[in-house]
Amino acid sequence: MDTKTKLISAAEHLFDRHGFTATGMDKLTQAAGMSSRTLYKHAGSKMALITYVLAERHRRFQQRTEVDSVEALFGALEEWVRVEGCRGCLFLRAHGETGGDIPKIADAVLAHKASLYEKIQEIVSLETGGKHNPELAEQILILFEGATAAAVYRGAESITSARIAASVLIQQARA
Amino acid sequence: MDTKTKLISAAEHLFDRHGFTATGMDKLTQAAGMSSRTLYKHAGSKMALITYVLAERHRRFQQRTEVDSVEALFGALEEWVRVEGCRGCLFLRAHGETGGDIPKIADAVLAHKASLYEKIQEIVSLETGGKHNPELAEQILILFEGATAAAVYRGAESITSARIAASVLIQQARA
DNA sequence: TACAGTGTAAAACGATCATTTTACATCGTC
DNA sequence: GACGATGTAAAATGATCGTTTTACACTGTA
Repeated sequence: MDTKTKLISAAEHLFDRHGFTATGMDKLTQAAGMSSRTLYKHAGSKMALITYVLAERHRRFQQRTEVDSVEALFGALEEWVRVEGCRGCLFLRAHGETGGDIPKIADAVLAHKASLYEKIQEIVSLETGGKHNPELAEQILILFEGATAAAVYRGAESITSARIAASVLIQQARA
Repeated sequence: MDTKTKLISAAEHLFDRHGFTATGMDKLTQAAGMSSRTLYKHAGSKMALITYVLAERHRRFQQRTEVDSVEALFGALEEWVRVEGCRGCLFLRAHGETGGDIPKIADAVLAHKASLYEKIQEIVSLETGGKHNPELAEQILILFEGATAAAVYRGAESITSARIAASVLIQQARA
């Protein structure tokens, strides 16, 4: 694995488990198995490293949510949690830690969430026979967001609950 | 207002707007209008101050959610966001910043969420004619959690969406 | 009037932080 | 075989962190 990839991967892991600010550069260099000089050559700064991590996270998230049904969307979330654990949305956590005060991070969060909402609108449209239904899409988005948050303290079963609720709402909209 | 109350109130405001770690003791003393010596006499430490803030937050949250219908529950959330803004659940944010590594904080989060879930179970039971329905309660919890999270980037309207979705689920369960 | 309680202002503490620097090793390539 | 790129190890930098300390002022009460 190439150096920068290894760095971003180690950083994502530590940021996710212990938080962004709580993770110092010494922990990062140690986990990535490289000197701080190499780390700074590749990342530039801690803030830049955070944005790299978020970009990588977004890429992987989009890849995993290439689905065309609400069932599959929540299935993808279940799979995500099974593989990566449930510590809440890393984008919202980054936003929360910085109070939305760092533009680079705030932008990354908004872009990620906008793309999620668009994806859900796409799926909802497919499910309801091509109809444009932004309100229903927002409800599914809220279930997705809520399942991610609730899974932190209630475990992966909350995703099943959300999936069932989403199915009911879709069914209701078809009638 | 007494000194400790003023301190906790100022601390809650700063923690909520800028995050826990990002808020230094100098900002806290300045905002609370007191010397660091007085702050430490009343709070003991920053970590203790955080738990005081969470306790006060929990008290106010419970007071505001003394309701007996799902409609009123989401109405209370709308009111909360209107008055206090929408920067996400402060408990989950505290949990996220510390990675769940600090027991005092992790416990406060779990207790707060457990009490929220119990409250929702109560309301759901009232709404469905005394029936015990933990699955439905979890779905409402997820909508509540999701609305709180989504409001960070989509504004207060997401709470309306969640309220409507919750009504549909309740209606469905009554049939 | 003496005193305990509660406060301020500001310096000092040691630790930790992100970042930079110095000095040196390895390796593929022209 | 010189060289530029890429790496390590480790010390130094200056800032900032949470916390403690020193020295002093005000206030109500016995």
